[in-house]
Amino acid sequence: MPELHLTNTLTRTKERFVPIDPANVRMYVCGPTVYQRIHIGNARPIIIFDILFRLLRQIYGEAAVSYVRNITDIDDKIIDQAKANGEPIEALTARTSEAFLADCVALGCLSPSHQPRATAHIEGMVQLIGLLVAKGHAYEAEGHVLFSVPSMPDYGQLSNRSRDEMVAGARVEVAPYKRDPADFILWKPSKDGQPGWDSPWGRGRPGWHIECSAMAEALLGPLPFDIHGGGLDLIFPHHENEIAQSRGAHDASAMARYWVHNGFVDMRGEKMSKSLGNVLRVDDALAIVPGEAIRFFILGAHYRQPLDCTPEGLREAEETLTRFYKVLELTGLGGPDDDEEGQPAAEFLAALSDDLNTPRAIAELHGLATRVFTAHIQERDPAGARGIALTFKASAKLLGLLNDDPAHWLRGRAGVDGPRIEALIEERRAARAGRDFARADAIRKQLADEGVELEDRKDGTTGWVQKRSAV
RNA sequence: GGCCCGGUGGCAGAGUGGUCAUGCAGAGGACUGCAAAUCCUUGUACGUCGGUUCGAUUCCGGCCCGGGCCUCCA
Repeated sequence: MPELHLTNTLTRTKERFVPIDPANVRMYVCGPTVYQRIHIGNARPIIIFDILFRLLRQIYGEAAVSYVRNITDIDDKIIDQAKANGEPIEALTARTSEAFLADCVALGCLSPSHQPRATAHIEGMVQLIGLLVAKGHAYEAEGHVLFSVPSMPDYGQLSNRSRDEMVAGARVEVAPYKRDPADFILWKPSKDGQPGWDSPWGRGRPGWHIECSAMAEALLGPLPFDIHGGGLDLIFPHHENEIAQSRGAHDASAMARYWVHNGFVDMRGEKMSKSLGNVLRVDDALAIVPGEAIRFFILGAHYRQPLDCTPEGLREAEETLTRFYKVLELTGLGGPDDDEEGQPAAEFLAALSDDLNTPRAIAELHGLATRVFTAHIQERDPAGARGIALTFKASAKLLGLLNDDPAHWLRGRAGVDGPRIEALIEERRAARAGRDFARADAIRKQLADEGVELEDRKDGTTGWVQKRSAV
């Protein structure tokens, strides 16, 4: 196995990844706050860290990797959304959580080792806050408990900003109960009608950030753990504050060793975000292309780069996957009876291990696909082609791709009327037999416009393939 | 204002101090009734101005343009 390298936000450099304990590699990734369905931008870290999870399992063994991705089901946005919907909070979070998990499955993601819910970890948060108060890193004020940023002189290392810079750039009014403008809320009082839990500071609820500190240590154990991931926009304040809380409570020098952040998905050059309203929801995208195409599209750019989301891009991803499924069908792989497992190609692993360079890994996939076609069709060497295809399949699987049955992907997707296509093929066959090529070509053209490719074989039969979804 | 990214051929998108990304689209060829699929071939690409260097798209600096964080956000 090649050495894994990751870009560490903490040091702003690409570093060799060395786990604290190779027998227990630990990763925490910030999951969604469940008040709405997720969009393509939210899907990016879900997919990227699923790839990293798979790669770590490949390197260290499946049993040696713990991956925690939380669901935050208590937050003011949730309270507001439930109110706007006129439904109980529990109904909203249950429905949205379920939809989130369904989206993850549709995108081909493995289940993380643990998917904790914040509301199941309130006790841990209260304990953590208690420790922070006891150690002088937090104080109570007007029913709130706040983290004292000046109590931690080296606060701001992850986002590379000093407390003074933060305060100078602040664009929000400072709450009067804060001792320092940079202080942030750990616990806040709940009014009647708002969800709340009893605590030493009265009935209240956690502030944003503390849930991740609590869930990470509850499920991953002593600090530091190996990898903490999430979107670029979480660096500040969320991850910076998680670090402050976790380090402060445990006098630890670090919360996690490697901080990995993905770039944004853009819409016409601007960040896709709910506040801008320029979002493409995953469930809406799924109505246009299969989930695997969304996944492949996202892997088409390096995870740290911005990625512009366009319908054309999703289409191209889908058509490329069609080419890949042809490789499997040609070599008899990927079907229900296929239990042959190959090993990922060395070059492919090298690309993936180099800071998850998925575009380079995909380029390797294209190279392997071409070699399969050449061996099978040009060189008439099915056995050789199959051998390469096994490597191809194993490589693609590491990216979480090609999970469908080729026959289903190529001819069984929604919106395709197989019998009608077969009938048109038969009509075309008859036309060709009668040398009515104009009619034969018209049929081919018509189907091509619908995204259906015809392939005339040597033996006189004609096959067909659904290149893209019929929408 | 502070901090941080990025500007690569028609498009998408890697990468590198001096021979190759890759894909889509385009052109030519093999194959074909013609095609399609598949394969082969093909394109004076690296924002701009300087500097370092034998040599820079790649390193350094200025500038222009775009984006992000500093407030909820993946």
